[in-house]
Amino acid sequence: MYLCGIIKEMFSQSEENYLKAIYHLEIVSSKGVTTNAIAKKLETKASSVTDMVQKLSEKELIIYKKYQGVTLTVFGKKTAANIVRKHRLWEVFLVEKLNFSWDEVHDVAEQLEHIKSQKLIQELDSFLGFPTHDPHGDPIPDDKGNLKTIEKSLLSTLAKNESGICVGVIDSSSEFLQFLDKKGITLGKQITVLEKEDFDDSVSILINDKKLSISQKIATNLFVKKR
Amino acid sequence: MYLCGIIKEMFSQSEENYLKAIYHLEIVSSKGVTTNAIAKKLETKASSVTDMVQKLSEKELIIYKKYQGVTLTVFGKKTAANIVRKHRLWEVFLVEKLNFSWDEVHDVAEQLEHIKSQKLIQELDSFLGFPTHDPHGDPIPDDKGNLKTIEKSLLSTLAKNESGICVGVIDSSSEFLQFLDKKGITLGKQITVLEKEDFDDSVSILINDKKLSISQKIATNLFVKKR
DNA sequence: AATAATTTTTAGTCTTGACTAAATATTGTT
DNA sequence: AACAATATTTAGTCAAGACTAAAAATTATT
Ligand SMILES: [Mn+2]
Ligand SMILES: [Mn+2]
Ligand SMILES: [Mn+2]
Ligand SMILES: [Mn+2]
Repeated sequence: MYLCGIIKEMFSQSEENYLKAIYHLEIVSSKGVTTNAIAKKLETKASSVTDMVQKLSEKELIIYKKYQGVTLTVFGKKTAANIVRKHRLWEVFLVEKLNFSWDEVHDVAEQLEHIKSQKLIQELDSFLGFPTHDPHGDPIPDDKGNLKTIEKSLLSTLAKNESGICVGVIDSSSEFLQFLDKKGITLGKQITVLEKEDFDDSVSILINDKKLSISQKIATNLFVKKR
Repeated sequence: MYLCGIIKEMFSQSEENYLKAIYHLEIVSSKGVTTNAIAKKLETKASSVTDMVQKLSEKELIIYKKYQGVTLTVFGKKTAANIVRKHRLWEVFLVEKLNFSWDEVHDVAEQLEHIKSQKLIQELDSFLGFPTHDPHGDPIPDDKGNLKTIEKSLLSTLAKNESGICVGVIDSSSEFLQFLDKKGITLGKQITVLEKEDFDDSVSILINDKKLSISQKIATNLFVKKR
């Protein structure tokens, strides 16, 4: 009894989750992505990763040599980017059309990203007005898998009296996002650095015409676009 | 009092597909649903059905006694209705918002119906304006699992000179639906029976101000609301 | 360079959900 | 009632994808 015998290349939900994890890890690591890194990201065991990595390698989605970590092939990268594309488009849908807040979308998008339908994703993109970024400020890959990366800087890198527009987050856990909401920090807001404290790396900022003290942890998880 | 009503139980995609199949079969059969009937509907083997049916019985979703067929429990029926609800709401979404035609929605809805999120389905319902029927004229269960069934009759049961509004189909395969499209037969259209042929049970109808000859097969797969 | 610590892989097991083939129960027909 | 046909269940396999424990390779430390 097989479901989904329709589309050309079909990967399981599990395979897709691995691909996506490797894709994200590759962006930051720039070297081969290690077994342990994948295991940590997916909250699974290293031995399970080894199994899956061998399978993905068979399918020519990744390059894998024992003990050497993995790299996405062009095909694998394109496939992964498409999953990320779907994830982020669905996040936009949930926020823009279904009144979800930015801290509620992740788990649902994690499921929706695996729906197989070329037409669905094309039409969704069009329905949403071809958005370029998701609710967390992350760029949405185009239908060829290309990412248009904008220059953005961590808030912690701004100097005193510099200012920028809030354009993204690193940590998109609902705890962090709700914390930002509570502080009135949302995408699009202007932030000006009033003071930088050396002893704890906290930052004093101006936002919403109010002065706010921001811990180092927050400042290193918030992206701004300098101006 | 235990947590039964409180904890949201989660079922696998496969379990949900079985539940839905049994739900649909129960509507027409009114007796216990047989192993073979389920196997046929899901295009699987009877032995696989027996396995799953034993599991669903363990979970108190169905009543099962060996060789006796199965019946949904109240809990099982509610669960199944909720899956049907999601399926049909997604079908409406695809047609109303994403330019799908009624013959293209089924496979995608088959996947979307398994997405787990209470909020998602509530918001979707509201976003769609609380639709009562899906694109094939099938009623959408409410959030308690209740079906509001309207009276409708097969086109084949209309007498000469009777007329009705086209409100649904039995067969919703894309072949049949595309055939209806080609003939200009869509939901909401008025149909008047001009002539009934005894020798082949075909029907001559008036639709879109044009006379059309309809085979018996079509006439027994089209629902109309008499007027 | 040798040893210790860490990472990664292998071997073996488990669960889910499918399958085939064989056994058993039910139903239909003479 | 006996037998044949059909339906259903059981027993035994298999693949995917997880796990644990143990082995092997790599990396770090003395
Ligand atoms: Mn996912
Ligand atoms: Mn996001
Ligand atoms: Mn389904
Ligand atoms: Mn439908």
